[in-house]
Amino acid sequence: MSRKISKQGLPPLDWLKVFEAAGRHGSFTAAAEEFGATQAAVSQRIRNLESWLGRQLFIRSARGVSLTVDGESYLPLVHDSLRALEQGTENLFGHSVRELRIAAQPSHLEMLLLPRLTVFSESYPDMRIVTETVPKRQDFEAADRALHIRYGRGVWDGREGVLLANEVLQPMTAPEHAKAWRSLPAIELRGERPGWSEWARVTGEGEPEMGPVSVDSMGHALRAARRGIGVVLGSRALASSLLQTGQLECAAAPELATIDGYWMTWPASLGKSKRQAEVLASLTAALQNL
Amino acid sequence: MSRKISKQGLPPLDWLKVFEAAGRHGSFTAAAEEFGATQAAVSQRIRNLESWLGRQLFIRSARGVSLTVDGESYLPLVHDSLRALEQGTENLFGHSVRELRIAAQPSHLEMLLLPRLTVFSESYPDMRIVTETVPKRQDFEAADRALHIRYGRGVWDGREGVLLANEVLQPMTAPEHAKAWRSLPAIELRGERPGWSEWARVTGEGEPEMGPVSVDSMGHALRAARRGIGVVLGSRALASSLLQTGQLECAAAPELATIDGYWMTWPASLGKSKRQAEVLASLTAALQNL
DNA sequence: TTCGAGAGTTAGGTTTTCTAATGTCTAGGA
DNA sequence: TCCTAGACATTAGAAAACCTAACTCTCGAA
Repeated sequence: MSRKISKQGLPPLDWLKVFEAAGRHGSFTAAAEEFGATQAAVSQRIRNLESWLGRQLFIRSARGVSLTVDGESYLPLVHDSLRALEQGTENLFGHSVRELRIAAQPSHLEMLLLPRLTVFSESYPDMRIVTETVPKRQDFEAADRALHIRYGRGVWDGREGVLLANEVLQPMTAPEHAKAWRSLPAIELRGERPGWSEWARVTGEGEPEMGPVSVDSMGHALRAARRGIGVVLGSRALASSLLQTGQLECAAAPELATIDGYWMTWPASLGKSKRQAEVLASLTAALQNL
Repeated sequence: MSRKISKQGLPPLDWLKVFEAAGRHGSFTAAAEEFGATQAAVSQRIRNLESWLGRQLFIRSARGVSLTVDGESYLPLVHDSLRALEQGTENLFGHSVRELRIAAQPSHLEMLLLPRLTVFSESYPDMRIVTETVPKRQDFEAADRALHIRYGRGVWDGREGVLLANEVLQPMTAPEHAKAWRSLPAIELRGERPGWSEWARVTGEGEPEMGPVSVDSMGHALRAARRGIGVVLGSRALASSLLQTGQLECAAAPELATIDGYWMTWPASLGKSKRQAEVLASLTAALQNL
């Protein structure tokens, strides 16, 4: 039985895409490359189309293919129609199609997302990334159509998501102080993460002496440590680019693993189409590469 | 992974067909009917499209659907593009697509094909049937792109085909003479079919007395018998419509089955697409209904 | 309150499509 | 002439996409 949905008087339209590309290139192989598929796939679809139309569209030779008279007549029509559709679709929906809105706390955007975005952008060069900073937790709800990157223990409400990395805390300092980190004052970090006393309790280490600095954001804490202000119980995930570039260094001290982590979530409606699923997968891969 | 062949910037075009129909009807159910598919299929394809575009195209309510602003904007573009493609395709290839050329001997066309064509035409109302009479055997070769209906023992050269009916011969007369057929003169039929003597030999019956009439075509022979000129060793297949309408009647006499038969054949290139395969199947079904 | 029409959802079977491997053909060079 | 490289065809089998059947949900009318 044939594919069920096929308008009377029109061949399956996806065959026409292949015809258009093959006609344009004068080569099945080149058309296949344009689609990232094999030459066999193109060959079969062209054959299907010719068979449906009842006419040859290409003349095959050992050196390549050329259009028959019928093919020559058909190509402009197909080309123009597809281009009109493409243009119109782009005008109406281009933004939604090629734009990815990402909401996160400013420091997460800066320390998790931005350093790894180039990897993603290489795969999807014409995809715009639009960030939306989320000062407070509850502001995530207002951005419910965007991707979220946030710290926590699991997936939220009606959204799907993946764990990018678990939170692992370890004392970190500027490189020049890494050896003698015990002599540095500890920087206090207020918030939902375990602090120095929890670290000391779990690892059995002695609690370092607290310094005068207390911040409420891991981003600030890490930057403070980089300047030599003290030792911070830093997040491996958030610090990873600072660590990789040598601006920060882990002290030779035990780490504290937590059950919390950094999650990327999206509305369940996203990711239903394969294209979006691929985009999400690519972004996930980039971000998990800590 | 998504379907491999999908032009950048364009969703799978077959989704657009469904969108166009659903938008035109304002109803998924109606669109489904137009395609001969289920409402679920339409629903899923629309959802895919919306997901690909990243926008809602329809507003769903319990009573039906209506287009969103985005949908309203998109519909004319899609409608016009598809229509242009449809029109252009029809202009260029309409004949090949909706025309079936059938070559056969005149009497086969008349007695096998025409009586059963209505059955086929009901399924494919806008398909033109173009017959080509073939006076001599070798003329089939000239019509090698057409369907052939011919008498013989199997499939020919590079063609595919099906057996429509085996040849079965039986004495036939006009209805008023059926009882007393032995008293009628036999009509001689020259050609490749077994004759009266073969019939007598195989069935063990006595050979009827030969009359003065000798013809070289089963069509002529049957018509002669219908006029009461004599008894003919008639082909069940070719006579079937005459028998059904009571213009001819089988005598109460044994039949002679042969290994020959009526075949429909087509170039192997036909029937490769599902559409053509369906057309062929439908025609075969009509013609086998003897 | 019940009913019916229309749409959503899901699981699972079918059909279509794609790929990998292999075959065929031709042109051009050794 | 023989060989090779490049382009397309063909095939079976795997993978993806698709469709249907069966069910649910919701709304508005009787």
